[in-house]
Amino acid sequence: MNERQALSAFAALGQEHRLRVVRVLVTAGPAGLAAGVLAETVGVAGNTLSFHLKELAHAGLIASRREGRSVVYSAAYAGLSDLVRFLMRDCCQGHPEVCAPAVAALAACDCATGDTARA
Amino acid sequence: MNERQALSAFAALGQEHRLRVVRVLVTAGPAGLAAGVLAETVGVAGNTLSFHLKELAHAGLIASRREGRSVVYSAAYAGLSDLVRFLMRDCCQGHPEVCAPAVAALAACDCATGDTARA
DNA sequence: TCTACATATCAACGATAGTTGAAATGTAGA
DNA sequence: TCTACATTTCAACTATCGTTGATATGTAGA
Repeated sequence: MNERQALSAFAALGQEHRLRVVRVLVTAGPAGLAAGVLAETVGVAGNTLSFHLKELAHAGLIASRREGRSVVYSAAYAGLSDLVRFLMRDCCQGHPEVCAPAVAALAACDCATGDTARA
Repeated sequence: MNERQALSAFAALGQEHRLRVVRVLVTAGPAGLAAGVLAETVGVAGNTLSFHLKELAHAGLIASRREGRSVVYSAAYAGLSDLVRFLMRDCCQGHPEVCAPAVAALAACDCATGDTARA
């Protein structure tokens, strides 16, 4: 991930409705949610949400697929992970002050106690 | 960190000059850089930079202190760390797909190989 | 105190982002 | 094919953001 991509990702997350969409989709898991359900959950008009979904997709934070007459959106876990890595990368150039607490937080979270953390 | 704080942090990072300021300050370490040096490094007019620095400080991503007649800015490592934790928190509620690569990235970075990673 | 330097504040402008309503596109079933 | 449903696209409007120039504040040295 380069600076330009990170920039669009941060800008995408720096908007109330978009941040909420991402958080809802992340917790929804790979199954995702239909655009209509998302609009109702987030509390935004369909056409407005469509605008934001397009921006999030362009930033590489969410993905979409058609299912019947619905379009189902889901979190792009790889994109989110890349963003985290980008945010952490520089700190490692001699200054572990950022990473240390983040590592501690990961150690305390469920997903870091499983096999995935040892990969 | 709540949603509102995360929102302002992401919005702050979603701007070219501000993202560059944060990256420069993070690599500069706790010593930080004077506002004038920052302006020259980032390539922004002093008054414009002042506006952005204020926004970054308000978002809790940087800190400032006066040194003589200069104002020295430095990265707020705690704030950045909180943001990373916020971004990762939800994914851990049953879906380790985001954390797994991030953990792997941390394992590969210098700061995770030291004592801090075992805390 | 006076001067020079460093930074911050303010008002005003242009550019961009977010919302809205109407219309278009695409899909499934009768 | 026709109709109903789900989503997207488009144009227009308003609000907010980022920049600029001028001015104010604060600090150090003569």
